[in-house]
Amino acid sequence: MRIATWNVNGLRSRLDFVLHWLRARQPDLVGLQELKLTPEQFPREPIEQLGYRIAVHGQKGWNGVAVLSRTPLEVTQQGLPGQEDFGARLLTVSAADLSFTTIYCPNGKQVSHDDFPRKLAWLEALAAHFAERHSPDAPVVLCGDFNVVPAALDSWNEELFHGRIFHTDEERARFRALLDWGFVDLFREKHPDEQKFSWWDYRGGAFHRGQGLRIDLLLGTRALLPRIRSIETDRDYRKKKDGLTASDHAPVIADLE
DNA sequence: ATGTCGGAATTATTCCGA
Repeated sequence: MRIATWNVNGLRSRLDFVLHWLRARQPDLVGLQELKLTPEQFPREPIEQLGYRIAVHGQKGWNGVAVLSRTPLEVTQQGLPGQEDFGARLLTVSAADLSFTTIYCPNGKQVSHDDFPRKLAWLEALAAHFAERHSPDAPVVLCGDFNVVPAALDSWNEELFHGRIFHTDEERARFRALLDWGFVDLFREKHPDEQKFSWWDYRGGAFHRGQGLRIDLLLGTRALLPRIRSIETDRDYRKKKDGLTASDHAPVIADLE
């Protein structure tokens, strides 16, 4: 079973690129973020034609998350309780034998911006939600764009950015609370020392300069660990494909038994 | 170059968010 997460940066603009990737990689269960569309605007037909069921939590213009599944899925949560005024950013489904949640964590903009404490509160609400509604002993996946660099190794320039947005002790403490609850950062578990990024700024040739961050993550409960065969960043899909523009994020893919 | 994108608001240009 192949699961994946991907911030597509606008599904209407990215549709052909996403279809290209679905055909090439054949994932079974995918969390998508930053759709930038309403559920009514979701391009259901071309995705259903590839064999996917679709669950969407969207809004006009910004944010928005979806799950695509090759097996039947049931929506169990739409929106992070108490945090909906921050946008459509969380969707949970049951599919196969998993509870599968995808999130688009608020960016926070800058440490001095009002959005920063709101981002911390959002992450706290996320951990509280899992503590209340999920069990760390069950097979649970939490994936998406966390907008947090978990550790120094996950940034192209920790020295420069430490203490700045995505790189603060406050964000990392909230992220660690998810691990303390029972999630494992699956990529880091499998690759303890590898520096692999999932996001590169569109500006300044950041991708080709290797100036990226690892902020797109697949977390899983310990019950899933024995089933992880491999997990990789799909860096090839951060490049143009047949003249189509890529998202600024690469997909992250894991193969489970 | 604060360098690029996607989308909204408004009508091809400017803004906002990332």
